[in-house]
Amino acid sequence: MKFFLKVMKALSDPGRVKIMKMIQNRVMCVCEIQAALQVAQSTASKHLQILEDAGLIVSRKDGLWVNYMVADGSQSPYAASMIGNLRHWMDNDPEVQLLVDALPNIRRETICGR
Amino acid sequence: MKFFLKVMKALSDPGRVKIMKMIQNRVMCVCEIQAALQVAQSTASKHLQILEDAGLIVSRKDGLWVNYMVADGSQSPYAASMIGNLRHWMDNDPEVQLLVDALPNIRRETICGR
DNA sequence: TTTATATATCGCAATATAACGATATATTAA
DNA sequence: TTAATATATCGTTATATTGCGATATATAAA
Repeated sequence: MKFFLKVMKALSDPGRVKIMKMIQNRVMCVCEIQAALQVAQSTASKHLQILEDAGLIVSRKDGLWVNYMVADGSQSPYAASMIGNLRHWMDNDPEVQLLVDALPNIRRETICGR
Repeated sequence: MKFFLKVMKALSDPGRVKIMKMIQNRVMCVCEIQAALQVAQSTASKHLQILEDAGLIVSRKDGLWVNYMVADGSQSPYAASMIGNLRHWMDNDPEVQLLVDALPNIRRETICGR
Protein backbone atom coordinates (compact mmCIF):
# COMPACT_ATOMS: atom_id res chain seq x y z
CA MET A 1 0.00 0.00 0.00
CA LYS A 2 2.80 2.41 0.95
CA PHE A 3 4.49 2.25 -2.45
CA PHE A 4 1.22 2.55 -4.29
CA LEU A 5 0.30 5.67 -2.31
CA LYS A 6 3.69 7.17 -3.09
CA VAL A 7 3.05 6.80 -6.82
CA MET A 8 -0.46 8.23 -6.56
CA LYS A 9 0.69 11.21 -4.49
CA ALA A 10 3.61 11.85 -6.79
CA LEU A 11 1.21 12.07 -9.72
CA SER A 12 -1.32 14.23 -7.83
CA ASP A 13 0.43 17.48 -8.64
CA PRO A 14 0.13 19.18 -12.04
CA GLY A 15 3.76 20.32 -11.99
CA ARG A 16 5.00 16.80 -11.43
CA VAL A 17 2.80 15.41 -14.20
CA LYS A 18 4.25 18.04 -16.51
CA ILE A 19 7.76 16.98 -15.50
CA MET A 20 6.91 13.38 -16.40
CA LYS A 21 5.62 14.42 -19.80
CA MET A 22 8.65 16.59 -20.54
CA ILE A 23 11.13 13.97 -19.41
CA GLN A 24 9.43 11.43 -21.64
CA ASN A 25 10.65 13.51 -24.55
CA ARG A 26 14.21 13.94 -23.41
CA VAL A 27 16.59 13.90 -20.47
CA MET A 28 16.55 17.15 -18.49
CA CYS A 29 18.54 18.72 -15.68
CA VAL A 30 17.05 20.61 -12.73
CA CYS A 31 17.66 24.08 -14.11
CA GLU A 32 15.98 23.17 -17.40
CA ILE A 33 12.92 21.94 -15.56
CA GLN A 34 12.98 25.03 -13.38
CA ALA A 35 13.03 27.20 -16.50
CA ALA A 36 10.30 25.23 -18.26
CA LEU A 37 7.92 25.27 -15.31
CA GLN A 38 8.95 28.75 -14.15
CA VAL A 39 9.27 27.83 -10.49
CA ALA A 40 12.02 28.33 -7.92
CA GLN A 41 15.01 26.00 -8.10
CA SER A 42 14.18 24.47 -4.74
CA THR A 43 10.66 23.76 -5.93
CA ALA A 44 11.86 21.96 -9.05
CA SER A 45 14.36 19.95 -7.04
CA LYS A 46 11.76 18.90 -4.49
CA HIS A 47 9.29 17.75 -7.14
CA LEU A 48 12.04 15.67 -8.70
CA GLN A 49 12.85 14.06 -5.37
CA ILE A 50 9.23 13.08 -4.89
CA LEU A 51 9.02 11.55 -8.37
CA GLU A 52 12.29 9.71 -7.84
CA ASP A 53 11.23 8.41 -4.44
CA ALA A 54 8.10 6.99 -6.06
CA GLY A 55 10.20 5.13 -8.63
CA LEU A 56 8.90 7.18 -11.55
CA ILE A 57 12.19 8.81 -12.56
CA VAL A 58 15.90 8.22 -11.98
CA SER A 59 18.82 10.64 -11.78
CA ARG A 60 22.40 10.43 -12.96
CA LYS A 61 25.05 12.91 -12.02
CA ASP A 62 27.14 14.42 -14.79
CA GLY A 63 29.58 16.89 -13.29
CA LEU A 64 27.62 19.80 -11.91
CA TRP A 65 24.45 18.67 -13.58
CA VAL A 66 22.00 16.05 -12.44
CA ASN A 67 20.16 14.50 -15.34
CA TYR A 68 16.70 13.14 -14.75
CA MET A 69 15.04 10.56 -16.97
CA VAL A 70 12.03 8.26 -16.85
CA ALA A 71 12.63 5.16 -14.72
CA ASP A 72 12.44 1.67 -16.21
CA GLY A 73 9.85 0.69 -13.62
CA SER A 74 11.93 -2.01 -11.97
CA GLN A 75 11.66 -0.35 -8.56
CA SER A 76 7.88 -0.41 -8.37
CA PRO A 77 5.25 -2.24 -10.39
CA TYR A 78 2.86 0.61 -9.66
CA ALA A 79 5.34 3.12 -11.05
CA ALA A 80 5.95 0.86 -14.04
CA SER A 81 2.28 0.79 -14.88
CA MET A 82 1.84 4.53 -14.54
CA ILE A 83 4.95 5.22 -16.61
CA GLY A 84 3.39 3.14 -19.36
CA ASN A 85 0.08 4.94 -19.13
CA LEU A 86 1.74 8.34 -19.13
CA ARG A 87 3.37 7.58 -22.46
CA HIS A 88 0.07 8.43 -24.14
CA TRP A 89 -2.05 10.02 -21.43
CA MET A 90 -2.17 13.82 -21.37
CA ASP A 91 -0.67 14.12 -24.85
CA ASN A 92 -3.55 16.37 -25.86
CA ASP A 93 -3.45 18.53 -22.76
CA PRO A 94 -2.95 22.16 -23.84
CA GLU A 95 -0.47 23.00 -21.09
CA VAL A 96 1.54 19.85 -21.72
CA GLN A 97 1.62 20.53 -25.43
CA LEU A 98 2.89 24.06 -24.87
CA LEU A 99 5.65 22.76 -22.62
CA VAL A 100 6.70 19.99 -24.96
CA ASP A 101 6.68 22.30 -27.97
CA ALA A 102 8.90 24.74 -26.10
CA LEU A 103 11.42 22.05 -25.14
CA PRO A 104 13.84 22.78 -28.02
CA ASN A 105 14.26 26.28 -26.64
CA ILE A 106 15.13 24.99 -23.19
CA ARG A 107 18.86 24.27 -23.26
CA ARG A 108 21.04 24.18 -20.18
CA GLU A 109 23.88 25.96 -21.96
CA THR A 110 21.81 29.12 -22.40
CA ILE A 111 19.78 28.92 -19.22
CA CYS A 112 21.76 27.89 -16.18
CA GLY A 113 23.23 31.16 -14.93
CA ARG A 114 25.23 32.01 -18.03
CA MET B 1 -5.20 16.99 -16.71
CA LYS B 2 -7.96 17.94 -14.27
CA PHE B 3 -9.69 14.57 -14.47
CA PHE B 4 -6.42 12.68 -14.24
CA LEU B 5 -5.46 14.61 -11.09
CA LYS B 6 -8.86 13.84 -9.58
CA VAL B 7 -8.24 10.13 -9.99
CA MET B 8 -4.71 10.32 -8.60
CA LYS B 9 -5.82 12.37 -5.58
CA ALA B 10 -8.75 10.10 -4.94
CA LEU B 11 -6.38 7.13 -4.78
CA SER B 12 -3.80 8.96 -2.62
CA ASP B 13 -5.55 8.12 0.63
CA PRO B 14 -5.28 4.71 2.30
CA GLY B 15 -8.89 4.79 3.47
CA ARG B 16 -10.14 5.39 -0.05
CA VAL B 17 -7.99 2.63 -1.49
CA LYS B 18 -9.45 0.29 1.12
CA ILE B 19 -12.95 1.36 0.11
CA MET B 20 -12.14 0.50 -3.51
CA LYS B 21 -10.87 -2.94 -2.53
CA MET B 22 -13.90 -3.66 -0.34
CA ILE B 23 -16.38 -2.49 -2.93
CA GLN B 24 -14.72 -4.70 -5.52
CA ASN B 25 -15.96 -7.61 -3.45
CA ARG B 26 -19.51 -6.45 -2.98
CA VAL B 27 -21.85 -3.49 -2.97
CA MET B 28 -21.76 -1.56 0.31
CA CYS B 29 -23.72 1.26 1.92
CA VAL B 30 -22.21 4.16 3.84
CA CYS B 31 -22.78 2.73 7.31
CA GLU B 32 -21.15 -0.54 6.34
CA ILE B 33 -18.08 1.28 5.11
CA GLN B 34 -18.09 3.42 8.24
CA ALA B 35 -18.16 0.27 10.36
CA ALA B 36 -15.47 -1.51 8.34
CA LEU B 37 -13.04 1.44 8.40
CA GLN B 38 -14.04 2.54 11.91
CA VAL B 39 -14.34 6.22 11.05
CA ALA B 40 -17.05 8.81 11.59
CA GLN B 41 -20.05 8.69 9.29
CA SER B 42 -19.21 12.05 7.79
CA THR B 43 -15.70 10.85 7.04
CA ALA B 44 -16.94 7.78 5.21
CA SER B 45 -19.44 9.83 3.25
CA LYS B 46 -16.84 12.37 2.21
CA HIS B 47 -14.40 9.72 0.99
CA LEU B 48 -17.18 8.21 -1.09
CA GLN B 49 -17.99 11.57 -2.65
CA ILE B 50 -14.36 12.03 -3.65
CA LEU B 51 -14.18 8.57 -5.21
CA GLU B 52 -17.47 9.15 -7.03
CA ASP B 53 -16.38 12.55 -8.29
CA ALA B 54 -13.28 10.93 -9.75
CA GLY B 55 -15.42 8.40 -11.63
CA LEU B 56 -14.15 5.44 -9.63
CA ILE B 57 -17.43 4.45 -7.99
CA VAL B 58 -21.13 5.09 -8.54
CA SER B 59 -24.03 5.26 -6.10
CA ARG B 60 -27.62 4.13 -6.29
CA LYS B 61 -30.24 5.06 -3.77
CA ASP B 62 -32.34 2.28 -2.30
CA GLY B 63 -34.75 3.77 0.19
CA LEU B 64 -32.76 5.08 3.12
CA TRP B 65 -29.62 3.41 1.95
CA VAL B 66 -27.18 4.55 -0.67
CA ASN B 67 -25.37 1.67 -2.28
CA TYR B 68 -21.92 2.24 -3.65
CA MET B 69 -20.30 0.05 -6.28
CA VAL B 70 -17.31 0.15 -8.59
CA ALA B 71 -17.92 2.32 -11.67
CA ASP B 72 -17.79 0.89 -15.17
CA GLY B 73 -15.16 3.46 -16.13
CA SER B 74 -17.24 5.17 -18.78
CA GLN B 75 -16.93 8.56 -17.10
CA SER B 76 -13.14 8.71 -17.18
CA PRO B 77 -10.55 6.69 -19.07
CA TYR B 78 -8.12 7.36 -16.21
CA ALA B 79 -10.60 5.95 -13.72
CA ALA B 80 -11.26 3.01 -16.02
CA SER B 81 -7.58 2.12 -16.13
CA MET B 82 -7.11 2.42 -12.38
CA ILE B 83 -10.24 0.37 -11.70
CA GLY B 84 -8.72 -2.36 -13.82
CA ASN B 85 -5.40 -2.18 -12.04
CA LEU B 86 -7.04 -2.22 -8.63
CA ARG B 87 -8.70 -5.52 -9.42
CA HIS B 88 -5.42 -7.27 -8.62
CA TRP B 89 -3.26 -4.59 -7.00
CA MET B 90 -3.12 -4.57 -3.19
CA ASP B 91 -4.64 -8.04 -2.94
CA ASN B 92 -1.75 -9.13 -0.72
CA ASP B 93 -1.80 -6.03 1.47
CA PRO B 94 -2.29 -7.17 5.10
CA GLU B 95 -4.73 -4.39 5.99
CA VAL B 96 -6.76 -4.95 2.84
CA GLN B 97 -6.88 -8.69 3.48
CA LEU B 98 -8.12 -8.15 7.03
CA LEU B 99 -10.88 -5.86 5.80
CA VAL B 100 -11.97 -8.15 2.99
CA ASP B 101 -11.95 -11.19 5.27
CA ALA B 102 -14.14 -9.31 7.74
CA LEU B 103 -16.67 -8.30 5.10
CA PRO B 104 -19.10 -11.17 5.79
CA ASN B 105 -19.49 -9.82 9.33
CA ILE B 106 -20.34 -6.35 8.08
CA ARG B 107 -24.06 -6.39 7.39
CA ARG B 108 -26.22 -3.29 7.35
CA GLU B 109 -29.07 -5.04 9.14
CA THR B 110 -27.00 -5.56 12.26
CA ILE B 111 -24.93 -2.38 12.09
CA CYS B 112 -26.90 0.67 11.11
CA GLY B 113 -28.37 1.87 14.38
CA ARG B 114 -30.33 -1.25 15.16
C1' DT C 1 43.79 27.33 -2.67
C1' DT C 2 39.62 30.55 -4.07
C1' DT C 3 35.61 31.31 -7.05
C1' DA C 4 31.66 30.08 -9.57
C1' DT C 5 27.95 26.98 -10.70
C1' DA C 6 24.24 23.35 -10.19
C1' DT C 7 21.71 21.01 -7.04
C1' DA C 8 19.91 19.60 -2.40
C1' DT C 9 18.20 20.74 1.98
C1' DC C 10 16.33 23.75 5.64
C1' DG C 11 12.82 26.85 7.66
C1' DC C 12 8.92 29.39 7.16
C1' DA C 13 4.32 31.03 5.34
C1' DA C 14 0.39 29.91 2.60
C1' DT C 15 -2.68 26.61 1.07
C1' DA C 16 -4.93 22.10 0.88
C1' DT C 17 -6.53 17.99 2.98
C1' DA C 18 -8.54 15.01 6.68
C1' DA C 19 -11.27 13.95 10.56
C1' DC C 20 -14.70 14.99 13.60
C1' DG C 21 -19.14 16.64 15.74
C1' DA C 22 -23.23 19.03 14.73
C1' DT C 23 -26.75 19.95 11.67
C1' DA C 24 -29.57 19.48 7.46
C1' DT C 25 -31.90 16.55 4.12
C1' DA C 26 -34.50 12.66 2.57
C1' DT C 27 -36.97 8.52 3.17
C1' DT C 28 -39.69 5.27 5.77
C1' DA C 29 -42.69 3.93 9.51
C1' DA C 30 -46.10 4.95 12.89
C1' DT D 1 -48.74 14.57 10.79
C1' DT D 2 -44.55 13.05 13.85
C1' DA D 3 -40.58 10.01 14.84
C1' DA D 4 -36.78 7.41 13.45
C1' DT D 5 -33.05 6.28 10.31
C1' DA D 6 -29.35 6.77 6.68
C1' DT D 7 -26.80 9.93 4.36
C1' DA D 8 -24.98 14.57 3.01
C1' DT D 9 -23.24 18.92 4.22
C1' DC D 10 -21.36 22.50 7.30
C1' DG D 11 -17.83 24.45 10.42
C1' DT D 12 -13.85 23.79 12.97
C1' DT D 13 -9.35 21.94 14.16
C1' DA D 14 -5.33 19.22 13.12
C1' DT D 15 -2.27 17.71 9.82
C1' DA D 16 0.00 17.56 5.26
C1' DT D 17 1.53 19.71 1.18
C1' DT D 18 3.34 23.44 -1.56
C1' DG D 19 6.32 27.19 -2.82
C1' DC D 20 9.73 30.25 -1.75
C1' DG D 21 14.22 32.33 -0.08
C1' DA D 22 18.29 31.23 2.31
C1' DT D 23 21.78 28.10 3.11
C1' DA D 24 24.60 23.89 2.51
C1' DT D 25 26.87 20.62 -0.49
C1' DA D 26 29.44 19.12 -4.45
C1' DT D 27 31.83 19.76 -8.63
C1' DA D 28 34.60 22.41 -11.87
C1' DA D 29 37.42 26.23 -13.18
C1' DA D 30 40.80 29.76 -12.18
